[in-house]
Amino acid sequence: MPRILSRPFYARATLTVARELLGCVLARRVDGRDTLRARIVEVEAYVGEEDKACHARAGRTPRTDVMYGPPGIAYIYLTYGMHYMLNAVTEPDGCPAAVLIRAAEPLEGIERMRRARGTDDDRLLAAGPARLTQALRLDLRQNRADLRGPLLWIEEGEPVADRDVAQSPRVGCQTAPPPWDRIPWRFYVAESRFVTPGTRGLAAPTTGPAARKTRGGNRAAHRR
DNA sequence: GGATCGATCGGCT
DNA sequence: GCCGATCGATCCG
Repeated sequence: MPRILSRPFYARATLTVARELLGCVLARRVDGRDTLRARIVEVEAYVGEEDKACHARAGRTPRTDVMYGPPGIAYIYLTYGMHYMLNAVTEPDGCPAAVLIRAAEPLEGIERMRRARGTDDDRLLAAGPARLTQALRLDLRQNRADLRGPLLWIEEGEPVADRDVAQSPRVGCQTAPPPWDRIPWRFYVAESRFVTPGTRGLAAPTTGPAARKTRGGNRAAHRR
């Protein structure tokens, strides 16, 4: 039996939780019988009111209230009037922070995910935060759900080695004031083909002439 | 492969 | 009123 991540796992520093969530298995029970499972390959950390890209920058409001509560709870919100995003609340009770689950590799219940997404391209079933919630049939009704089940949970997985993890600035945060627009708090499995398409070029924020070559090289280097 | 654009609405200024 | 922690279609090269 796979072990379900416990509350203390989420109660730690958000960057640590984000990094360690890579390789873990996101699971979802639908229609009271079917189980959907997918391996997490891309996440982002959002940490506190100081983090000007984090929703908690506006303080405690009806929407962000859940981030101020106990860890190990789902924070799901609607964005662009049509897309849902899944986060795992982190840090001890009272600290507003969360990890956005951005992409995953489908493992089980793939046929149901195809139906939910309306596509047969398995690579795109959960490659992006909104695609992921659509594949797993998540919406506002699962906001504040306990991540230890029974509707939604995350299992321990095969750990991802440091050499296989890449970092980059967070996607879609370009309008946040510095340094929050560039801080490399996105973590992903470098060689996975299930990360959000078109976000690989964002690679580590190294600067200078040498970094330029690396950037183009990263894309061709990892293929599968 | 890359750039641009419209969809669509709750939450916050 | 404004604007997103986005996606997919479409156009171009």
